Amino acid sequence: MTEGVLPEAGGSDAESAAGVHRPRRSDVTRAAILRAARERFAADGYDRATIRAIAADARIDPSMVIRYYGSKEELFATAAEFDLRLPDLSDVPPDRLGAALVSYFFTRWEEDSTLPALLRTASTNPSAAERVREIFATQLSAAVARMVADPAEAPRRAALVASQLLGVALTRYVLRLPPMVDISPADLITWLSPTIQRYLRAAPGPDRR
Amino acid sequence: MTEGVLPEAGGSDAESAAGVHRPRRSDVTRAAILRAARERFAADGYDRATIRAIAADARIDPSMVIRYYGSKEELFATAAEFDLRLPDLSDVPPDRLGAALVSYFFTRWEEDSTLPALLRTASTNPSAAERVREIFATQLSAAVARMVADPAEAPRRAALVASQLLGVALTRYVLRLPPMVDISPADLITWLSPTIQRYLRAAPGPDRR
DNA sequence: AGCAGAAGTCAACAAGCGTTGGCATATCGT
DNA sequence: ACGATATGCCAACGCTTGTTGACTTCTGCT
Repeated sequence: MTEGVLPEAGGSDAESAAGVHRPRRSDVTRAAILRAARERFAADGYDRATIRAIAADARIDPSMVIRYYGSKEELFATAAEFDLRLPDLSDVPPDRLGAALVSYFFTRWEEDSTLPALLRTASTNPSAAERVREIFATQLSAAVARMVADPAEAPRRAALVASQLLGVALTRYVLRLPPMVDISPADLITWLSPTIQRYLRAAPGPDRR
Repeated sequence: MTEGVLPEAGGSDAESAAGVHRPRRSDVTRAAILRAARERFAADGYDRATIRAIAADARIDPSMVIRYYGSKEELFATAAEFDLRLPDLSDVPPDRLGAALVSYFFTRWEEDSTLPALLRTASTNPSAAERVREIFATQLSAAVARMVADPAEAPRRAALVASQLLGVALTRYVLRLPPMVDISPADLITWLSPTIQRYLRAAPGPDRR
């Protein structure tokens, strides 16, 4: 790589770094690039989000992007770092897990559009899709494993949960289907919670009532 | 546009045309282009699917693609034409609508990958997203309106149905989350049917059992 | 047979892309 | 104050893209 040119290319997190090392003067630029990159990748996807456009948003030269992040692919990898930050739900009574999970995801999405962005990009970019699979496997699947009765069922139940939650993210934030956009978060939570609850806890098969 | 160059640019459907006009000698080529385009758009999305690659698949010159379809955008518009072909479900008893709809969608997806393709592309291409919204509004929403009790609730219920069904298509065919890929269609139908059934018919709010 | 037009090939274009290296400027330790 | 080095801009590269126009080959009609 071109690692040798950079003073410390493998450096840690940039934004508001609690300085393990002394903060560099260029940190604000790095952060500006990353912020612009996140926005562009979110709005346009990997291919249409050009380095030149990202640089223009950050008001610096395109070459700086490469110098600080090595390549477009590496920039994307950094921009697409994403932690679901799933809270500890071990105190939640089992019959409220669905509602807790759904409402958590909503508050998360409304404040941080990285996941919809990742979703948008993952549809066409293989490494972004791989990233989503990673997040699913290491974060969601692990959390779900702590919620279900039979651990062997965890991956399948996690996948079902993901299908509904990502489906909402897709139709609401990416495709923007009008009725899905218009529905209030509260109503949506009311509708979705029983679904997630069933995927997490119910015995397989159609539920009778 | 360049319409004047073409003998009959605004022509009708190409593949196995039940000749309203006399079939042209080039119809097989047109069909080959369209088939290759569908595959490429499906596999790579709009941006990465290049005209050159499509032409190579169809074993013709890239310029032919333009001559027959005008531009990449128009080619995509033609390739992304998609009819859900929702069957008449008026004979299905109301408490089986969910199961009927879910299993229909599965058989549809397994035989024709156009919808996952459209989904992949819609994430980054605005006109593809618009196409999905159209399909939703004119086809799914209309069908759902015939299934629900209160017509005023139809768009909202249709959106919920779409969120779950498209979520499955996304996780299974586009993102390819391993547990979602591995699950058998029969099991998946068993899990999803109650969800769709509830979105179609149930009173809002958490279901008690 | 000869011709009109359709079908297809070829080479090139302008534009945009990611990326690179060279050069100017600013900052900081000494 | 000075040199080292980090930071930034500029111009250019090699490449790929969609698209175009001129040219050749094939086909079917009279």
